[in-house]
This record gives sequence, structure tokens and C-alpha cells, in this order.
Amino acid sequence: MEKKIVTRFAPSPTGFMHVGGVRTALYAWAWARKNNGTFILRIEDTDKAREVEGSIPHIIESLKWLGITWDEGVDIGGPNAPYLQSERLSSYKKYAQILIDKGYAYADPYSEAEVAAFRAEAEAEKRAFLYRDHRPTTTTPWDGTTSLRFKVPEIKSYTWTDAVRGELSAGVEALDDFVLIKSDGYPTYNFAHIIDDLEMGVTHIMRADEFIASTPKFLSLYEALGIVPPVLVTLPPILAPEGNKKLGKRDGAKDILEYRKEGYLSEAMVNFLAFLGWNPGGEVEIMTPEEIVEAFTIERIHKSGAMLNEEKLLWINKEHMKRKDSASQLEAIKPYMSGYGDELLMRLLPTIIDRINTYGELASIEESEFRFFIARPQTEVERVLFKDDEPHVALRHLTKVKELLETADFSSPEAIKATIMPYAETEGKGNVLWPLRMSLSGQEKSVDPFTICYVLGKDEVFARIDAICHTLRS
RNA sequence: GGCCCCAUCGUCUAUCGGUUAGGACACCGGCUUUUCAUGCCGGUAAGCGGAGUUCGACUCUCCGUGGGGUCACCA
Repeated sequence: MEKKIVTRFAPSPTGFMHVGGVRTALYAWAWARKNNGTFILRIEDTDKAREVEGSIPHIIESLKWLGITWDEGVDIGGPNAPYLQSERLSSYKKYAQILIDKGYAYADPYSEAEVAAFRAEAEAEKRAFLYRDHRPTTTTPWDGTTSLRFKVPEIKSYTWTDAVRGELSAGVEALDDFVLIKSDGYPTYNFAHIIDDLEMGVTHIMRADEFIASTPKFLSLYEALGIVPPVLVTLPPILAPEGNKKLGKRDGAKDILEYRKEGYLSEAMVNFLAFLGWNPGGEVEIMTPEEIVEAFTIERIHKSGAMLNEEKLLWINKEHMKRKDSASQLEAIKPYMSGYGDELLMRLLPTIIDRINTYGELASIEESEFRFFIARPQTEVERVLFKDDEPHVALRHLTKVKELLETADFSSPEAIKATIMPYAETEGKGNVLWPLRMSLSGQEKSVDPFTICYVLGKDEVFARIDAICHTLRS
């Protein structure tokens, strides 16, 4: 029997989640789900100085919005609880002691200022900084008041296999005595994640490519502890829309919940993020989260980075909107369309969906584009219609159109169109359809007159035509 | 600067030695719509450079070049 797949997403609570973090979570989640495995949400809160109040609930809400669910985690517990690193200090101490006993860890005799000076020196000489160049010859027992450093057992170059990148390697410069436990008693990421992944049985580690450089350190630690490392899955970077730098918060990476606020669909967001670094291989671009999980494979994760393209996101969102059934479209639109009845909105729905990329856009166009459905501005109707130097022509057409509409089928814009067009074709479309739309909407630019008739309904259409005919006669 | 990673249209990508290098976004044009939007049809646009391997390279190897990452008591 195959080993059960266990993946995790382990963010630090230092603020909101942006697309980079969410994409990592998404891939780890998809891989676990695809294999009926376990997905864990762990919080890496070992840097108390950078911690931002409220981050954890925010992270949880972000993941939940996207439909990324976990089997074990901070909020729900699980067999490997706790899932908050600050509550797992005893584990780190245990393994730290093992390393000390093996002679693979020692108390750092230098102050932070001294280490900083070493680093400045290396930088000035354009050299990579290596702490082990300053490794003390004699060590005192670690009493917990200083940091505890890993003593790399063997300085060598590493070659390892990455599930995405294939064979990777690094020179000996990548190997150094790094801090295991900080002087404040908390472990570093470098140490903690290895212990947690071991204790939680994690089989696959998904993370972005900035960790390639530190992989030899991890490998050395795995060896020192006699651990078989999990499968390493390196994700490609997400690049900022302009320039070629990696997308980060300071390059305008948005809070993922900002997209929700803007009216994006979560499944569109998942679709977009999934394709930013992965591709199923065919020509299908619109997929549901379920389809993505089904199609997801590590082999098809890309090596090279991709730029964030919000225009594509907009298009993906529109495609997902169009695929929704009308009932859920209606529910999504309602908050933006107060004052419109459900029945009216249902008829208006196709017109609205055609014109927007996100539901959120309705917040800005509601007043201008769909206003005529509530009340047409009478003075505007007259101003335009009477500009025509032959109002009796308009009157003749409206009278005829009204006659046609008496027997028209109002069940769809197409049906109405089929009724009116034969007449319009013989009389000149512009001459006929123009006064019709003006009399109904009072707007020069709006949807086609057939849709207007359909949306307004028979009674309202007749009332409006009658009113304008009356004015034209007098 | 050391170490490392990456490289197909403007952007996201398909191709896993033999293709007129395909699709999508964006852009441009046409049709439909009296206008807008949608929809449909069409168009512009790509293998970073140089060696090598091979009957044959976008695809494999090497060297350049370019971009990125990393060199924390941050993750």
C-alpha cells in the first residue's frame, strides 16, 4: 500500500495573504485532495516581532473563501496538535537536545552586533557571508540565553532531486551554521519546519523557489537527525505585472480578500491562480476547482515564473460568471441592484452579465446603464424625438409597432425581435427602431429595443409608447 | 561579488527530436446589433545568441547573454 500523501500550508501570521501565498496553499491542497491525502494548516509564528494581530483569522477566512479546506489545523486541531509553532516549543527543544548530544549544535558565543560586523565585512569584500568561518573553537554549554546554532556535520556540496526542477545542486557556500533556536527561545523557520513536517508526517513540501538556496542547509540537518526528507516541490515565482521582479507586498500584491471585495468569484480566482504556474496541457482554460484537483499533477508545475495578469483574471471571472445558473447570478447581483424586483432582475440578468466582468462593477454602472428600467427621463425623450423634423413619421412607425406588439410573444427578446424586424426591414431599421427605443428608454445609448421591451414587460411598453404618441400628436 | 534557478508571440502557455510552432488574454479588422456590450469570423505577433550531438533540433549538451533568487537570531 502506498504511503498516504500529507501536505501542508504553513504561513507566518505577518499580515494578509496575497496571491503568492494562496497559490502555494492551493497547490498543496490540490495535491492532497487529488490523492485522498491529508492537508494541514500550520501557523509558523516564531517571529514574535513581525507578527501582526488578526492575521490568523484573516488567513483562515481567505482560504475558506477559496474553498481550500484542511483536515488538520490551528482552528480544528487534529492528531498532531498543536498546529501553532509557538505551542510546540517542547518538540523543538527535544530535537535541539538530540543535536547537542550528537555534537551538531552549539551555543553561539557572539552577540548580534558581532555577527553583524562579520556580515558587513563579508559584504564589503563582496563575499558571501558564512558564519562557519567564525565558528568558535571552544564552546560552552547552551544555557538558553544565547542562540543555538547548528554545526554542519560535513561541509560538502549537495545534489538533490526536486519534483519539479529535477536535479538541483549547490556549492559549499550554501552550507552554513544556521540558528536553530533564537535567543528569545523560539526556533527559526529553518529548524521548526523540519521538526514539524517530521512529526506531522508531511510527505510533500510545496514552496516557492526562494528556498532553493537554503535547501542544502535543510538537507544537512535532515542527515544530522537521520531523517529521510519529504519530496521537495519547488513552485515557480509569480512576477509583478510590470518589470520582472518577484511579486511581493511592496510591489502591490493585493490582499486576496480584496478580490472578493471587488466582486470576483472564488472559483475564478482558484482557476486563475492554478494556471499561474501550472497547466493541464490541453487547450481548456476555464476549469472548476473540482476539475483542477482532478487534473492536477506535480509533473505539470512549471519551472519558470509567470507575471500576474489581471486582465486575464477579469476574463476568467467573466467566463465563470457566464457559467453560473441564473439563480445564483441573481443572488450575486441583488446586493448591487437594490430597488429592482426579482422578476425584473431575472429578465435583466443576461443583459447585465454580458456587460460586466465582475459583479463588483455593478457598483459603478448601476446608475447610468440600467437606470432607464426604473424611470425614463421624459424631457430627454421629447428633446430627442422632436429634434426630428418629421415627428409624424415617428408617430406612424410607433403606431405600427404598437400594433405588431399587440400579438407579440414577450417571452424573450428574440421573439419580440422576430415580430418587429419584418416591418423594420421594409421601412428602414433606423427610422423604426430609433423612435421605438427612444420612446421606451429615453436614452440614445442603451441595449437594443427588443431587450428593453422584454425587460419592461408588455404593459409598461404600451404605457410608454402611448405616452409618447400622445405627445407627438399634440 | 559568491552560489543557485530560469529562458516559445506584449502577457499566460501547448510542444516531451520530424508541426505551415497550436491555443488563450490583450490589440487590430469584419459580420451581427440604428449605438454600446455580448456573440461569431479573421488578422498582427514567438523559439535570446553561438557552438556541438543528430539524417533532422524550440526540444538534448556546452559556452555566452539576459532576467530572477539567495548569502538574517524573516519566513
